[in-house]
Amino acid sequence: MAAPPAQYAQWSAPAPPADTSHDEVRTIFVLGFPPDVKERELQNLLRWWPGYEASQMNFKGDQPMGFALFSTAAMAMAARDALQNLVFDSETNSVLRAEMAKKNLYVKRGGSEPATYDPSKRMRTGGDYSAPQYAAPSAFVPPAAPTWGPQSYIPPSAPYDPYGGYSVAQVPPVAPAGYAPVQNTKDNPPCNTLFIGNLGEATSEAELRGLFSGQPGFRQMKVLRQGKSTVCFIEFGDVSTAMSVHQNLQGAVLTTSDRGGMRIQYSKNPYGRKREGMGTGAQQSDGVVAPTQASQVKLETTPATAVPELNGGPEIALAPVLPPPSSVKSEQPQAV
DNA sequence: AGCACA
Repeated sequence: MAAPPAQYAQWSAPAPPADTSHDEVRTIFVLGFPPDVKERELQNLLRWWPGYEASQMNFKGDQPMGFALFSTAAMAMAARDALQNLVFDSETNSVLRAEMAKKNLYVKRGGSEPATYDPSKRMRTGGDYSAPQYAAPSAFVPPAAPTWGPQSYIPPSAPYDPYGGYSVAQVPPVAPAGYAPVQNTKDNPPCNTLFIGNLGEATSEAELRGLFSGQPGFRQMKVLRQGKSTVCFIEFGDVSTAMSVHQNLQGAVLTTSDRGGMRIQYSKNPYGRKREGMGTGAQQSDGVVAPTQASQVKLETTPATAVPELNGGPEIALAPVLPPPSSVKSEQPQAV
């Protein structure tokens, strides 16, 4: 009766393999926040990132300065690059600048939590997302933080590697550096496959995969180089998840984007539309397609079904990180 | 603007 389950000991005392022994700087320094930024906003922005250990806002200077500690220098650098040029608040025109810090963030026992927070509780580490505190994990899908978290994440039992425990087939998560208005809104009828255009010449498959593969409903993607322009096809499990991403990542800017935001359109030739031996093939017109898709097509008339879930509850603090696209891109006329 | 693969 007194035997404590061994696996619990692992959870309560993660004892990260080789973190504090390094002298190397594994802290990032972030500027560009609006003056009214909250400590919690920084934490919520970063806590999903692999290797995140703690963060702190410093308000003593002219402008708020953010510091965030990661498990390794490589993880810190990955986070730094992902935060670079992130549009933190498009209303105040806040664009983040991130660098490696001069020295590591000093974390006292209570971590970055305010004094009012239960001091006996461990500082939030990368392992805490297994116990969501606000809402179901699936409700947390801010555009700035694609869903690399809950469903695909590997708990801290994994030995650390440069990618923070991601399996080899996967790729480090990528957050948009920001959003830019899309030029041409001509599009095809909604389907389960997205066509991504207006990508930079240097955009890599890994970068695209890092952005899209964590999105809800993601199935597969294919990158195509066409001389100067790179395009990409992404299949989703159904039309509504494709619609969510079409909406949420429209105009997303990657670090390699050199011509504005990506253009997301529905594919002219979606995955799974053509099957061998479908006989008559009397469907390609425009209205109805295959019987299996007919029910999904209904969803197109009520796109609202896809959006509210992503907006989460009113008390979710992640919303301000990047305003919901519905209020920024769709409803807003082209303000430059 | 550029729509492949099954």
